[in-house]
Amino acid sequence: MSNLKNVAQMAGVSIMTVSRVVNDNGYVKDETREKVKKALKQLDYYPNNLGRSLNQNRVNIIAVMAPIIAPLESDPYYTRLLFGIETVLTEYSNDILLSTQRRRATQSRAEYDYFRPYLERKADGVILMGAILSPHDLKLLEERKIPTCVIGDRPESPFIDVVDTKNREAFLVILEKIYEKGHRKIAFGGYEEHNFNIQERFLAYKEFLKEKGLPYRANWVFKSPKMPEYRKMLFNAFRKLEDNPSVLAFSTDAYAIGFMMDAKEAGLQIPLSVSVSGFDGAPVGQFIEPSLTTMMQPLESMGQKAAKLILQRIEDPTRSNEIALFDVDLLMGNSLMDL
Amino acid sequence: MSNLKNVAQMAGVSIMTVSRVVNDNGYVKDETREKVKKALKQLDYYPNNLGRSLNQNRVNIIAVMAPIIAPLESDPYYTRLLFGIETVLTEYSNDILLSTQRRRATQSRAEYDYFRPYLERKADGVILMGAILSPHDLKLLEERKIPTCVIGDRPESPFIDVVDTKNREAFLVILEKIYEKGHRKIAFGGYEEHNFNIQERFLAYKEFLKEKGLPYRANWVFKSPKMPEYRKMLFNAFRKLEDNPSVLAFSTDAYAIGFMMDAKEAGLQIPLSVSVSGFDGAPVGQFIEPSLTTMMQPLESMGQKAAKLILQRIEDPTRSNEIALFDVDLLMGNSLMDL
DNA sequence: CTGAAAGCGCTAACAG
DNA sequence: CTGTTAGCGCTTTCAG
Repeated sequence: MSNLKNVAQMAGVSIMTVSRVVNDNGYVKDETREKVKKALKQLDYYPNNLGRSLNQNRVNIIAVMAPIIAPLESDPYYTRLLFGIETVLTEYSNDILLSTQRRRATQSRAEYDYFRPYLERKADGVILMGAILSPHDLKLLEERKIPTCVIGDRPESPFIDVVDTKNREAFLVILEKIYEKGHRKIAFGGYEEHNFNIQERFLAYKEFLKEKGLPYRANWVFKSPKMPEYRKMLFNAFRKLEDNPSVLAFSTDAYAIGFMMDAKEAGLQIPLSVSVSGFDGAPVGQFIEPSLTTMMQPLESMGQKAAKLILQRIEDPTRSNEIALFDVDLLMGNSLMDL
Repeated sequence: MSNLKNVAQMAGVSIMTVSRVVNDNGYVKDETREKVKKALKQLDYYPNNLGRSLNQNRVNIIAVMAPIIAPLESDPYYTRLLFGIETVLTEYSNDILLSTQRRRATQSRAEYDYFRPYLERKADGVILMGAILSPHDLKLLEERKIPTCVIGDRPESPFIDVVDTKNREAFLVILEKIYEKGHRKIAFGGYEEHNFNIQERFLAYKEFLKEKGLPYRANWVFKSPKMPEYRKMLFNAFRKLEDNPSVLAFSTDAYAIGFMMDAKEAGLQIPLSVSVSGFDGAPVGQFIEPSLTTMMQPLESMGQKAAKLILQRIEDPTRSNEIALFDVDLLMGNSLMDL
């Protein structure tokens, strides 16, 4: 592997001159530059990032943390975000270190895991997808001024940039559409306690019921303790009901589609027996029969925004934070019936 | 950010002693060790990989190259591989640098792009998914002994480890099933010239026809110049046929599903009008109606194997290469009809 | 316009 | 058992 020294020797100059040519800064005589360029080419020189990074304290790598990679498979939520992130980072010559929070359980310093790539200087900043930050995480992040951007949660910290969806507004939109179609017995599916997005959607649901003068019924709120392992529990709870809702408004497409598959297996017709709506805009929703009525999140744009924010924050770790909230479009499918 | 020096000062020892404690090698008196550990904790020390890497020439990062990230979305082929890769790399404390070959077009040193992360010392080795290596790439890789593992292609080099599917055997299996169902007019869909896997499947198709004494018909081989943009061309070519096949055996699920969507839009019933089979085992194939008959690739295991191979090769860049070929299972759906 | 010196954080090799 | 020295490849700073 050739380095500055080799090139410098071959060109008969000092390593500083070569460095200047490589980075195209400082003054170098044209003649010298040509000599150096020739040597660079001949030795097929590639700058070694390690040396550079060590004294610039910048590695040009951004860590992207996903809960685990498995869900990428059935639910491309993270993948689509990643695609947006990648577009922008590539443009600015940064690479992606894709990581999961899996080690958390096995390491002694449990809480630090979100930031491990940064702390080890493998990354200049962190984009967190689907993370739940503990107070301890927040403290660490603020103390060390770790450049952080969170997608899909709203941590309370003046140093964290946030990219998220206008959950409340969007969920009201789809509920309004459901109402418009004549539905009055509206259930909520896919409740989760610790997921900020789902909580917001759930609040919108309750708000909507109140606004329309519809009763809130606790047994019309369906959760599954752990997706996808216990998915069937949700369906079973639904089947046990005596007074059935006419529509299930799910918190995410993943829940909606899971329910539809269970229903199909059980011989329950959708939307004839019960209508269904989702939230996310996963492509698979348009493949299935009936196609899913859902809210389409602009995940690519959201990923792009996150990448831009993290790069800005790395430039200036103390600038005040930005909270970028995105609009969501209604995507009509056949899973929602006129009553 | 604390470093060895800080810790050493606080503990009243030399940085070497601290280094020994951190890496748990060499002899350190218990008493001293305790002192150091206390200081480490108090300063919340994290080893800086840059310093370490610079003199060990090892960064504990593996680059994973995908063609682009976009296809991850509709076709989780790469995502599932990635999941397998991640499992193993995490186990061995390596991180993933996820990259695309996109820069290739925009850089002057076009051919080097697969290896850029390695050449810049951002990674210790490279796993290539969906890559097509030019002779120039091969030369570079051999000269520089770049640890490389290729998934889904069979480059001719004694230094490259390969993970792939037994395409021929697998495609014969699905063709045999098609034959068993009574089909004799069998077409091949989703032909691509430069894709090794598809070529192998296509060869198996021709071999099968010959073996069964069925005629090969060039207009029963359908390709689409560029997926997904020109997907419709494939469907249109099919519609224009006078003598229709009874079944389309597609080279990949992506092609099969694309065709099925076009068919649905055009009001063509599947499998009534024509049966369809795929290859890959994409989850979405089981969501759609009719569900897709296909071959299930063990992508997770393949990813795991690739990760193990690359780690081994980094240990010993000159060891002879391994070609790991995986079996594929038949997955019966409703897209294939009895005749 | 070019070069010499120092140092980023760490570890290998050697000395005590 | 512990410390000193040198150096990984690069850039920043300062001197010429």
